[in-house]
Amino acid sequence: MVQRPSPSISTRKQPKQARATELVAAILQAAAQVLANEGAQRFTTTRVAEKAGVSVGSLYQYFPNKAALLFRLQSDEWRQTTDLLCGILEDVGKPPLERIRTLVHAFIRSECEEAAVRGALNDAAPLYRDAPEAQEARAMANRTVEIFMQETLPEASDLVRDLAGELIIKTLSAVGADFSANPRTSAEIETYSDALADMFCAYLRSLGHQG
Amino acid sequence: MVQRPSPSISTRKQPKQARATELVAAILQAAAQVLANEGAQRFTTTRVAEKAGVSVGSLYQYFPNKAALLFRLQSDEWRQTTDLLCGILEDVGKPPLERIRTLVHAFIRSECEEAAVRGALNDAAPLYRDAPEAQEARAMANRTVEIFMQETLPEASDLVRDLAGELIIKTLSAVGADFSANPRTSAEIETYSDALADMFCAYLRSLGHQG
DNA sequence: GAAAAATACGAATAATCCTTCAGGTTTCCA
DNA sequence: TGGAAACCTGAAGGATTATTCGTATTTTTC
Repeated sequence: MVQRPSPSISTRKQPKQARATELVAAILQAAAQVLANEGAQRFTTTRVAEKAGVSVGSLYQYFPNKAALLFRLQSDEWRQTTDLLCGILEDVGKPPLERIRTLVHAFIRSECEEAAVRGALNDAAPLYRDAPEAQEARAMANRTVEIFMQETLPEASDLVRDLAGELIIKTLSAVGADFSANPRTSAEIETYSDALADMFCAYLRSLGHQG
Repeated sequence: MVQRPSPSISTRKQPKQARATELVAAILQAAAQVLANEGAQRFTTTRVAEKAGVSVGSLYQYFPNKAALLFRLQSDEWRQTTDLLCGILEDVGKPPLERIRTLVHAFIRSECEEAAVRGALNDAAPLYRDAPEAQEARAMANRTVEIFMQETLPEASDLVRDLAGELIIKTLSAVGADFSANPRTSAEIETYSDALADMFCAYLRSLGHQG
């Protein structure tokens, strides 16, 4: 029922000279900083431009609107996270349950490191869930997870396997976001990651025995 | 690092006449509707007053600011959720793992029913995580969970038990929020709830065996 | 039934914020 | 070297919004 404004993500112009490329980089870096240090509420185009040391007009030469800027930050995060996830799950040198444990630790650590930006993005961004960039990232992750699950639960039915994979990924991402909302010590991160990995492993083992 | 404005939740005035009480009720109902139907972005005091059929000035006689209105909605939700959770976990007539399953189903169903308001609240609200109302709700839930976990894992160490309880609750709430972000059919809800309950039960059993 | 208290109203205020555009500066290329 | 293309600037426009406050209306009290 919610009427969200259509994203209008189209990029306005591509930088062709070196200074323009640097300017875009400066804007993106400043945007992440403003988001992390000042929060979603105070994330304004003027403030971002100021922090980047450029004028607002320059910002609007490469980003058609504020939403596009936020979306760009979001997309970069997606790619990064997807790469992390796939890289670990595809490492066939280690047994599946060990890979899961590694994944959980890496993911939670990463979430905690970038908690400020991620949290503010969630606050500020209209949900870009349906954007093509999101679908692509999700599709790639899904394929990787599917393959991993076939390796882990070879005897289970497709239905059970897919559901389990989906549940684990969703849990990891949701719990990671929630957990990283508060600042955490290294010890807390390790303890919590281990518990989460324990839960996933117990679940996968229980499915393996009966299925 | 994020500077959030102090909530200033103090209520401005208590209604003493019947019409004022009804007015407050109308405002709260309208606020929930606006939040659900129009989204966090379009949640404005003027719109809420309009929908409630009263003037903005009247709204400001009972809520000192917009944040107070949002906070009231949030608080009401917290109480409701806490009651639901405690009621199920304290039912000593059924075995623990069955109670967990019931809890998961009830919780996910409830999340899906009120997804619109909850989601928009999350978008719109500065995090009232530290407000006394939140602490109270969390404390009550924590006590109930602690007791439940002592019953479920009597032989485990306090450390393991507390961590497991915390993880399960956090997972339930985080995954519930994420899952209910998209509209779901009854069948999906049942399937997903069962899978989540399976995971919790497998985890608890694994802790019971070794601990 | 009249004064007092409570309640309701809504135009006006003040503060932001997104975005544009006309005009100046730098870089490229022939 | 000179013109064209790319680039940069930042004040101003246009729109939205939270909140106030003087006034009008209703309810209570005596």
